Amino acid sequence: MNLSFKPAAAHPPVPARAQACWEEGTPIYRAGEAGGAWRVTAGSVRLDTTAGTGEGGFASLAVAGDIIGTETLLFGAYAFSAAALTHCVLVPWPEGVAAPAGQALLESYAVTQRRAADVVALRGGQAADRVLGLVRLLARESAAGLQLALPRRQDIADITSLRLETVSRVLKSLERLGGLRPVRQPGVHATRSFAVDFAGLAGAAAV
Amino acid sequence: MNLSFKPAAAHPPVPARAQACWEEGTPIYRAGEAGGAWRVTAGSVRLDTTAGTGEGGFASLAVAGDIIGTETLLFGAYAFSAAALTHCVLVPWPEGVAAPAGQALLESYAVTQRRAADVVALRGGQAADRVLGLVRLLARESAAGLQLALPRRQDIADITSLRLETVSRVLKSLERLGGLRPVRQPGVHATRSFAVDFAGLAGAAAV
DNA sequence: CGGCCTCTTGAACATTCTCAAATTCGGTGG
DNA sequence: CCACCGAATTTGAGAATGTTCAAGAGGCCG
Repeated sequence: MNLSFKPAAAHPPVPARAQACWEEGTPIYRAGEAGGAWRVTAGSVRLDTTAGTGEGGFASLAVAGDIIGTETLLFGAYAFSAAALTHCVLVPWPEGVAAPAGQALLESYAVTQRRAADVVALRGGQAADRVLGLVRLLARESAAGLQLALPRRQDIADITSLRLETVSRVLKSLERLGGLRPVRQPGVHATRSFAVDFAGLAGAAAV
Repeated sequence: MNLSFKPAAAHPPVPARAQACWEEGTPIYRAGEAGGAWRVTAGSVRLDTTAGTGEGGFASLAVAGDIIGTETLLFGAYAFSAAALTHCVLVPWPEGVAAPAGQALLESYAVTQRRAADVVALRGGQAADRVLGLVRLLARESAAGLQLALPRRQDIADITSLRLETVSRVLKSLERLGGLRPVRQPGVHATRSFAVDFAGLAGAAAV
């Protein structure tokens, strides 16, 4: 396992805790393993029904703020496998001692259901709309406007139930239409970091 | 609203309670309304993000045993709309007084996540496999073997992200290959009640 | 520089969609 | 019981979208 512990993250002032980072594409945990729940602080995570990292078992998606692995509170083991879609940071959950267990659990439950509905929506309609939907889910505000860290093409394909080639065509087309602009980020593959122009995206969606 | 109250159900000996039945196709509740959670005792329910009954907003599916509307425990109002896919029976949840709230909630959470993964799987792959997947989810044991109460073709189409015509073709093909045999049920449309032959279905899947 | 992985692109092909029409089912009224 | 109506389903043929297979280009890291 290549998880690296850091006392504190770069941008958000997170208190020093048992926080862990994963590089893009690496497994976080596997179905059946013992472990606890996590909150995704940054990045995005895919959940799979099968033990393996990829293939046909895509089940759900978690983005910054989402909580994963709550089934361990019931079973003591993970029901799904998790893998990093992008560089991501996780902290154990529940955090601290303050949160009333029931309330926090209900909140997580509600977010999970909403996210599941998002994922379902990502798998219907035209190819361009699906990819665009994922872009909207993953785009995040920053000082320099909307930043986007995309997963690999194959992961996008698994999420949207498209083929990697189709995803590539759609993204390249969005880029040509001006909705996405490649941005170089140290340590991130050149094809996965973009600045998002929502006006451009809307135009692209209309086409 | 055409909900009819019954003191007790036919087959399962459910204790007399505020149990309610809905006919196929009727709305159960709408997003934004106040209300409580329910356990689906029999039949199947669709959840939609949009307020309306149908169209593009399909979000999730609930079958017998599943719990819906838990978000009301947090928000006091429904986050999704629910409609009956088949004739269905619901009882308020949590039931009784015995169940430890936290534990019961965790169980519902786990089931919901699993079901969401099922739904995601229903929206990927070939048309025949998607419909077959839904058939497997909805088929239920009975004295006379596996019985199946299907939703309307349009609902199946919404769930699987196919078109109603495609669903019709797949089901007719399964029927011709012997995987499904129409069974007349009083009060159920002739095209929606089947006996399932899993061997036949497996054969059909292979074709 | 070279190897490896990921992404892009092209062209033929398959599946599914679309549109349109017939058919069946369930219920109603004569 | 039969004719009729509206809703749901079935079926057909052509068009569109996405897939498949194959090659090549680009990026990352030693």
